[in-house]
Amino acid sequence: MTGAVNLRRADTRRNNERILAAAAASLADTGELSFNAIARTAGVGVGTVYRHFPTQGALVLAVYRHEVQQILDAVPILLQEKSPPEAFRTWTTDHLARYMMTKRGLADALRAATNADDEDVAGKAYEAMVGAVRTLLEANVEAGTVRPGLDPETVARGLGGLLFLDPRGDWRRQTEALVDLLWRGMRPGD
Amino acid sequence: MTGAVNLRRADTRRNNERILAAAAASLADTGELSFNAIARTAGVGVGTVYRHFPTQGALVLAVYRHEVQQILDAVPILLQEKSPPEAFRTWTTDHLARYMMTKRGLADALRAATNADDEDVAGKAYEAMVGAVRTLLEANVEAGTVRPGLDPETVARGLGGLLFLDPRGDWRRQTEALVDLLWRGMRPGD
Amino acid sequence: MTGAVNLRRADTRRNNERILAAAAASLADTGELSFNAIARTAGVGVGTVYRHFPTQGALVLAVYRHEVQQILDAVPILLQEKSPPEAFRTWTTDHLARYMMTKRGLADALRAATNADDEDVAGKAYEAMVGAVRTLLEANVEAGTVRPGLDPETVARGLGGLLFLDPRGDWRRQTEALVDLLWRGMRPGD
Amino acid sequence: MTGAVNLRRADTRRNNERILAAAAASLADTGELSFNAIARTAGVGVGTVYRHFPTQGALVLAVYRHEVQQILDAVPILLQEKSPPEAFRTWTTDHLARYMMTKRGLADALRAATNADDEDVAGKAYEAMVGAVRTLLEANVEAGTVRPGLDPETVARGLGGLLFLDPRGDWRRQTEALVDLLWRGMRPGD
DNA sequence: CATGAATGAGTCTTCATTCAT
DNA sequence: AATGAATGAAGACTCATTCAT
Repeated sequence: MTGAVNLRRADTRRNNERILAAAAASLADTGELSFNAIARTAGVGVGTVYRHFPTQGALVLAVYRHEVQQILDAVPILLQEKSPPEAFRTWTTDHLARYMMTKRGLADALRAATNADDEDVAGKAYEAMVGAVRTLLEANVEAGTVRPGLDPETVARGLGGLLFLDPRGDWRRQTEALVDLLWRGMRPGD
Repeated sequence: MTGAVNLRRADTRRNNERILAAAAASLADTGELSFNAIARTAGVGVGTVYRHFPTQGALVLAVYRHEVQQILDAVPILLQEKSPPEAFRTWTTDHLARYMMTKRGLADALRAATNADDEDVAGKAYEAMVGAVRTLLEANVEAGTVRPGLDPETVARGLGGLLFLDPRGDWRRQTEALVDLLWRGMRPGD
Repeated sequence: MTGAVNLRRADTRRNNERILAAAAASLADTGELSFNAIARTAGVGVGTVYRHFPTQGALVLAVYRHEVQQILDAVPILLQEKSPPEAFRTWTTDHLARYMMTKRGLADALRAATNADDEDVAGKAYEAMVGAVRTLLEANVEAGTVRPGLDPETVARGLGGLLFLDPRGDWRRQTEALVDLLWRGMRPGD
Repeated sequence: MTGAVNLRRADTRRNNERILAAAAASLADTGELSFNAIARTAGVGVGTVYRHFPTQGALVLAVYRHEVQQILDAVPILLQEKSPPEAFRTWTTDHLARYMMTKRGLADALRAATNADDEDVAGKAYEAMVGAVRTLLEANVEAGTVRPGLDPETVARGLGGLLFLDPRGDWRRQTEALVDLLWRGMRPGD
């Protein structure tokens, strides 16, 4: 009995993951979010997609949670393993940039989903990002490597351009250049 | 005969302008770019829109040129009227930010058009922006207010976050904060 | 063992009733007959609904029987309590009209079910109604208040317009007017 | 030029008629009103159907006008050609019954369309029918063949059962039997 | 017997694009 | 050149029906 249920559950979960993966890929690739196309890619019927995610908002939100959370989760780990300045540089380059440049579609979708549903998903996502930046800034202020009083939102906005990076291009060097520019502006002193 | 031709030409030009205006309005308003809707708004047939702008890319690019050119045109004027640092600050705040926050739809359309067509529409638009930044940087380097060697693309990327400004919010203060952060990073010195 | 079976049977019967109730409510309310929706309302799985009623026709017919039977059951009682003419008038007004005007959805469903399945569901339902009318006519013929030779089907058809009554309107007076018209046509004489 | 326009117009009109015919057939047959199915039957693209009839209501209304009006138009003609009693019998049997038994779907569609749109299409249709009956009654009252004071609505309701006639059956005899019954009730006298 | 996840056919609707006039 | 009717592909969404557990 329990076995049966678990098997069923395992199937269902696998479907869920395939759908999520297909949606994430589509969002990253073209920014589209067609239920039909996702069903096709995931190898399930449209109805199944609807059963798992009743609205586009639900699907976007799930992708967001599945994909973005890891970026945010990296912050405390990096702060434990590295010095605050290193943590900031590593996070922006190896996590934020690497992620953002493939997620322009997700950003747009988050925005669109907010209009449709009542939950301000995009707002939450933005706040989470700013929160991550804030944590990194605070560690650096404490370490004396960044001047106090900086608004994390401002820094986050300065990193916003990473969204326009081209994965096929020289993105790593470009990210380092931008982070360097910002870092110079964040240093203590007059 | 000539009169007739001229009349025809005048009509054609007027159509062109109406279409451009309709497209710009639609892009600014909802971000949509439906040829049928634009034809309706402009008061012409769909076929006419297609005759004037054979592809979406062509239309988006035309709108872009029509709308953005003034931002770029402001640069030489500002450089003549103000000191280089002032010109940079005024341009970013009063021209770039003010413009970008209302043109998210255009930005999306630029991106989409690039995916669809073969011409790198967004690339052209991006280069024009970077060119404007380059001009401002060069003036400041010459004046000694910005260190040499800065890549204008990097600075442009740092300003990219302005696209996410909220016109209903405290965008002016937020822009000034970001420009201040970047400016500190651009100063000459170590 | 027996206890278990009885429990099972009680469960099954309860399910049957819940499904019937849900179907009747849906039919009366919106005229819809979605197996999935009915399952949801009845608090059972879709499969259970299918087990109890293999086709839409079976379900409609069951609802019909459950709902309409009381109308038919009223006939012998009325004939026992009242004079034949009174029985006819009371039945048409207080039972038939009152019922029909709220069951337009059921009527539609009966028709649709007939088209879909091979069993002539609507035919069965119709025959039951005609049977009730026949009983009332026979009593009146015997009492000499209605001329012999009238086809009960014809009278039933004359009452068919009651289906279009508006429960929010002056339905009682309208019914009485129609029954009066028919009654004049049914009287013995030339 | 005019020729060209007329050709175009002729094509368009032909499309319009094909769509109308397909819709009428579908309504008469199954009561369904699927835009896709109609397009298929009419041999045009779905978009064309939408261009001609933007909503289901518009389509139903058009069918109604195209199909039902002739029934109503028959009344004055019959009254000119025949005696009032003959006109009543001919109209009910050769026009009303013949029509109604194939239009149950249309009746339902009219009802549904009313809910959706704001125009009370079904109401208008009903009033038109009652109006036709009223005209026939008045002629007969004047001729002394029907008693005065009869509500045309009541008579119309008595004819409502014609909607349930079966075209494959003995509908003519059944109609005559019903009309005979009603006529006996409508005669002058006590 | 009951469950409910999965499926996919079919409906609705929009829009880019073509082309006869 | 301009027009706009026509087309049909494509996406959103629902629901009847099946079937593994």
